[in-house]
Parts: sequence; structure tokens; C-alpha cells
Amino acid sequence: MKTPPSRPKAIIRKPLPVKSDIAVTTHESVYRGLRNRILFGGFLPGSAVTLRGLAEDMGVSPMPIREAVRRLIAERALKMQDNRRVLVPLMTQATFEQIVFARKTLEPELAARAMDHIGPAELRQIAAHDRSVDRAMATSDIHGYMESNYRFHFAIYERAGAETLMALVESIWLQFGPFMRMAYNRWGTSDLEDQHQAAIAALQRNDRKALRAAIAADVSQGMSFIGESVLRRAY
Amino acid sequence: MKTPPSRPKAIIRKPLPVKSDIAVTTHESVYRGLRNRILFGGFLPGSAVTLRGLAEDMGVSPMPIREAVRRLIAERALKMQDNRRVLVPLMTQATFEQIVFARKTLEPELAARAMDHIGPAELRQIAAHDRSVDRAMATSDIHGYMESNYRFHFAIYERAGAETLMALVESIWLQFGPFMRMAYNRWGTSDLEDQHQAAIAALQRNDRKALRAAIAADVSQGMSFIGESVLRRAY
DNA sequence: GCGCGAATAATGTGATCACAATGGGGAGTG
DNA sequence: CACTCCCCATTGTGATCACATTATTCGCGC
Repeated sequence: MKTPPSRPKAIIRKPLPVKSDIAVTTHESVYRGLRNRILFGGFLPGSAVTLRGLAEDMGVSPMPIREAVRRLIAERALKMQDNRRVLVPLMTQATFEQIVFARKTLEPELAARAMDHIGPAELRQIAAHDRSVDRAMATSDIHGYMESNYRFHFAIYERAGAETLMALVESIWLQFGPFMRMAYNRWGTSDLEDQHQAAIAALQRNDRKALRAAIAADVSQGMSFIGESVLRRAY
Repeated sequence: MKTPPSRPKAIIRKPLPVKSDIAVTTHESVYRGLRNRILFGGFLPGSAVTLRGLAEDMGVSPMPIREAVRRLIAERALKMQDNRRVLVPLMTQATFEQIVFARKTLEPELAARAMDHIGPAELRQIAAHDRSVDRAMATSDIHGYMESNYRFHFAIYERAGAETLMALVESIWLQFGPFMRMAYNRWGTSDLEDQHQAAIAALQRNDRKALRAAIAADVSQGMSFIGESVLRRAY
């Protein structure tokens, strides 16, 4: 008895006729909502996801959900098993190792390419994200930590103007988001030493080599932390 | 006057009730069909793609087309512009350079990881694909060349058992497929020297370093050929 | 109590319709 | 002959329904 069987289906026929601005589709907002949930720890690995369930949660018809889910499956943020059931993927040691490799290969490169396009204004924004990370860590705000950490990294990477490589990295982040959250659920975020300062310093003195190293170190440290904490068995 | 306005809509209500085998969905076969067309040069960059058009071509309703197209857009094989029109993406110098970087970073790694899982049987298959490449080149069969070349590379890579990295590489190949075809349309495939032999030889003597180098050389040569031939302006 | 099987619920898939927005083409005007 | 405006065809989007398949639940017999 989870839901009353004959509920009148929430008659919200025209949910957003307010399309006066940029005409964002329902699909797009659903996609972004799900994406953020995955990226910032709103789902745990192994969670089941159903089209009608999400549709009811988000107050829309199953139609835009279908497309958003299909899209997230293509990005490997969700997985459809042979049952045709959709779930948040589990993490395995093999997958995790490949994610680490991809991150350590691609993210320092993106940072290096971005450096020349990061001026004082961008650097200020990046430093602000880092402070948000510290604040979230101090208050054990896991969601806030994950979001700020994401924004810190991508505020750098996006300056590279390398959309093709960015798409690869974004797909990778989507794949370890839920798993990251699980690690932090267990251990908190406090024993994570902040490697972001080294990156900021490297950006300030335009030291590309040091920036690469700082990003690589941040990836290594963060991933080995969440890897060791939960990878005894598959999640 | 392209289509008679009141055509009875091709009444093929139950196109495949033959689902006796593995229950493949219409979506899946449509996806694979489109994927192969993109991968092996069935589309040219800039081609417009419409849901109803594809639906009619493939004899299915627009519904599975929508999902397949959405999926391919997520994989960057297709692009939806702000008009909501879908097209095969054009290639730019910037995108092309990123593709080359990603290939040279990821593909030698995949090959290196695959080496230990390639026995005589697999090597025979790989060599057979290479002969198909030669045969296609000899007969100026562009589609055949592209397909055999794909199969050669992925017969190696898939032995790495690294699905996460494979997904990245597959997305990359989808992005340069149409563009590659355009280059070959202009110049033929004949002045492409066959670098595959070096890879096969390296596999035979288990020389990982040489294998990496051979794959990297193959990527470099192939990409610089198609890059130089058409990248004076954007396509 | 405990398996086991049938009935029932839930799920993804495909089809069809309505709709708003965009694009293209042609008539009309200068 | 060029330009503008309007109309209509085309497009993607969202909703809803029907259906086959798969899970789950319930109840019967041991």
C-alpha cells in the first residue's frame, strides 16, 4: 500500500505554458534535474529507477522522462539491465580503475588547455568555489561538497573551450557520482586534504606543469580515498 | 509534391511479431542501423535528419526513432541545433584536434591492455580484418574500408575488457565517421599506407611498447590524412 | 510453516494524436 | 526584378493508450 490505487492522476495538464523566455523543454529540465541528482549524490548505486515513478515525482508525463533516461543511459549515468529495468549502476573495481585512468589522462590536459583563458575574474570565481568546498567540508554537507567540488573543477575545465573532451569528462563524472556519495556517507569528507590550493597557486603564476600536477594529485587523492573506503566488494 | 498527401500510411501494424529469439526491440535495431550508417560513412556532415523521415525510411513509427536519435545525440553522433533540427554534425578544426588527442591517448592504452588477452584465434581474426581492409582499399570500396578498419581496431580494443574506456572511444569514432567518409570521397583510400601490419607484428611477439606505438602511428597517419585533405575550412 | 503456482500489479515499448514553433514558398507590391 | 509578408507544410514535443513481458504477491496444498 504505497500509493492509493485510484488517485486522480494529478491533473496538471499544462504545467509550463510560461514559455516566454527561452523555450526550455520539459525534457531538458527533467534531464538536468536527474543529472544533478546523480552528479551530487541524490541517488545511491543500485537504486531502481522507473519511468512512471520519476514522472510522478517530477509531476510530468512519462514521455519526457523516457527521453531523459535514454539520454542518461547513453552517457552511462544510468544502466538498463536485460530485464529492461533501469537502475543507477553499481561500481566495480574494474570500472573504477578505468575511471581513474580517464580522469588522470583527460582532466590535467583540460586544465592545461584552460590556463591561458583564465584571467583574474575567472580565478576569483574558481577560488570562490574552493571556499565553498571548504565550507561544505566544515559543516559535513556532503551534497554541498560534491556540488562545489564539481563547480570548482569544471569552472577550470570549461575555459579550455574543448567541448569534445569535456563531454568525455562529464560522462565520467556522472559515472562515479553516486559511488562518491556512498563513500562520503561512510567516512565523511573531513580527512580529505584540500589539493585545490595548489591548483589555484599554479594558475596564479601561470605554471602549466604545476597545474597539471595539482589536478592529477587532486584526482589521485580523491579517487583513492573513495576507492579504498568502499571497494572491498562491488557496489 | 514529394509525397502524395493522403497515402494510407503503410499499414504495417505488427512489423516483427517474430520475436521468438532474443526479443530485440525496434529501438535497438533502429539505433544500430543509424549507428552503422554514421560509423561507416552513410551520412555526410551537415545532413539533415528528421524523425518522420527516418521513420518512413526504416518502416517504423517515429517513436523508436526518437529514442535512437536522442541516444545518438547524447553520444555526439548527431547534433540538435537550437532550432530543434537534428543534423549530422559538421567538423571543425578545434573538434578534430580534440578527437585526435583523445584517440592517441585512449586507443594505444586499450591496445596495451588487450594484448594479454589476445591469443592465436583472436590474432587470426584481427589479421583477417586487416586483409579486408586491404581488399577494400584495392577496390576503392570506401564503405568496406571504413567497416573493416573499424572492425580491425575494435577487435583489438574489445579484448581489453575495459567497457568504460571503450564507450569513450566509440563515441569518438561516431564523431569522425561522417567526416572521414567525406575525406575518402575526395581522395580515395589508396595513398593510405597500411600501418596495421606493425600492430599485428607487435601482437605476435607480445611487444606492448611496439603495439602502443603502432596504434599511435596508425591514428596519427589516418587522422592527418583526412584532416589535411578537408580541413581548410569547416565541414 | 513452507514451497510452489496462478493471479495481479508494474514496467518499458510502440503507436497515434494534438500542438506550438519554425521554415519555405508563393503571391502581391514597389 | 527584388523584397516583404502571409499562409501552409513540416518538425520536434508531450500526452495518452494498448500491449507484451516481467515482478510481485497471494493462496493453496503438502
